Amino acid sequence: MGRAPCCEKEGLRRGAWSPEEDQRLAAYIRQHGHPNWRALPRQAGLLRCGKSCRLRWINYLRPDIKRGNFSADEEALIVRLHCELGNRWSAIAAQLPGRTDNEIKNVWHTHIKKRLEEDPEGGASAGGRQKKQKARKSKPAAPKNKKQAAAADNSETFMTASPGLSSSVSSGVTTFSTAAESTAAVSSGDTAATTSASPQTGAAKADTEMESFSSAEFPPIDESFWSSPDVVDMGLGAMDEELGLAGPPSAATRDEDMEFWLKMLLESGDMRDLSVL
DNA sequence: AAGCAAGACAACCGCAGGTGT
DNA sequence: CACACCTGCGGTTGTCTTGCT
Repeated sequence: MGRAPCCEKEGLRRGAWSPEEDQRLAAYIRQHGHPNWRALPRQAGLLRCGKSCRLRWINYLRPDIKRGNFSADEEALIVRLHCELGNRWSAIAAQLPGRTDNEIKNVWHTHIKKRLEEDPEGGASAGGRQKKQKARKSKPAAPKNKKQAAAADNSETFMTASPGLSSSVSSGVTTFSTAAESTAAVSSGDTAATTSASPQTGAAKADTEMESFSSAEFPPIDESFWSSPDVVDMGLGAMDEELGLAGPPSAATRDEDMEFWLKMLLESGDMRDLSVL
């Protein structure tokens, strides 16, 4: 038999996600985890294919996603890792806490690659940004379209409707070096709305908006979340029983991996070399 | 003010590898 | 061992925003 289609095309929504869909997906995963992407949309009542749901969650809704501009260090690390790993974006992303492969891929193609082509020797320097890009980044964000504006409006509702989402659903990737970064990650439960509202300048905007989120609104991520009995109680247990599957894996290993590699790079002096870029 | 070109990023598509039966 | 299914990955596209003319 041939490969099964990724999804039943008929009747499934495509394109941009609505705030309602985001909310539904996030709420479902918060409650049940994602033991089966293929079955998830049906169980969550979403007219999307599992692939789409997975992508949305991983690249957008996951609470540990770090939004905002890539720092010079991050860009340098990307350059370095790209030299070593090539276009293995997922592997590169694994070394960058809170960054997704898709995001890194986009950044590579839109920023870094061009910069390296223009200035191979000093490509990764933060000061090497193109004029136009710099100007754009400084510009206040505006919703891309009505839907995204709605997403922004809905963001509050979203978070209210999903209390504890940002603090509860965490893969545990919390290797943040600063409180601001941590806050960014914690508040990224609102990422969907924030970036939907201003995906292009979400970086700059996020920096400022993140600060406006109080820790009371978005309590810090508890890395022990996934292993806590509460998680099982809130649905994973039932799901496990039903499907015979384990809950979301702990990210501790991934976290340790990242720290390990970052440490290795730093100790090997690679990062020093990169600082020149 | 309008049109155009380029930038930016979310999302889709198809393939490959892994896993269960 | 073969098959079927699922997940993850990388490439690519679509569309909106922004800056320039």
